[in-house]
Amino acid sequence: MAHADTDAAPRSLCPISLALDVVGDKWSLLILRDLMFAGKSHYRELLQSDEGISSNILAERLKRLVEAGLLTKTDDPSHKQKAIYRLTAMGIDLLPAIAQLGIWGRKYQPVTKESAAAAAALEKGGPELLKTMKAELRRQHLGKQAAE
Amino acid sequence: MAHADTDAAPRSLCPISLALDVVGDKWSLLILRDLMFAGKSHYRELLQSDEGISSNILAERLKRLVEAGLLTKTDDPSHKQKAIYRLTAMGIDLLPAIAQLGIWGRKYQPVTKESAAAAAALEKGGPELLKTMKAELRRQHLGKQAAE
DNA sequence: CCGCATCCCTATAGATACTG
DNA sequence: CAGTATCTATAGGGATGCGG
Repeated sequence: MAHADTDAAPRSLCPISLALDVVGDKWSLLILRDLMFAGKSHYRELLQSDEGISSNILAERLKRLVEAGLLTKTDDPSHKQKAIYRLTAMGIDLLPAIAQLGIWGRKYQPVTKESAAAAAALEKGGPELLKTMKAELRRQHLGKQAAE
Repeated sequence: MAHADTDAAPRSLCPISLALDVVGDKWSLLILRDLMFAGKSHYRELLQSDEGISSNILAERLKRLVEAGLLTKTDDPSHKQKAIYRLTAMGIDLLPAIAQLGIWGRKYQPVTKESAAAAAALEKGGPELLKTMKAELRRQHLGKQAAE
């Protein structure tokens, strides 16, 4: 069983450290990336990321992220089987951090042309573009459920 | 022995994923934080972080970060014993990402007043303040060695 | 002392196979 | 399809050793 305790005692009270206690692992930010940029919302879609996350890890991370308040999990009204994972406002607010990591990655790590283009646009667009993207994410993920 | 391979095959070509391959572990960003915000530069100082990193882990991460090009290691001219770790331009360019994580942490995780103040200043200051801080870091870390 | 390197041992991450 | 069970690999804590 071994339930994942979301609050396993913070390492320190530094905000950066606290943030890393939540998303400072190998996969969480990539899951959020797929929800933000790839428009994914189902377990199966998230399982098919390029990086190849394992099913148990994905399940555990999704649970953690829901418990931490970054995601919501609701039943798909059409297909009873599927669950829909959506970002909360708290999750959407990680967009700037993730975007900055992308900008850095594009600048210093060898990368394909296409992914470079997106990151370049982000860097040039700056805060304006981020605002636009956050507004879009809010519509998609928070849309019909208003608060929370 | 088991030398730390810096290039253990990227998980994907996504810039975000590539960035996380370098600094997406539990400690690297905290080490960079201490170099950026706490003005630390010696092994000893880094060992004394609030989060309590182990000596072997710190040594390994420092080596990794030097090999990855985020840090330089030079001998302290005064004390022959001590080594000095400095940020490279590549390391300094992670400031925005780290700052964004701090802003998020302050906003969504319970935090002390003092650490909140710094993060609040960062959020209000925005890109302007980041520019100032980066310039300062460049003077401190790249100062006398110009290029890299 | 300082900066690590090495061992040992535990905890957690993660791959694979399987189940409702 | 969405997870769970099982097993293995790796990360990491703590103590200690060791050259400079």
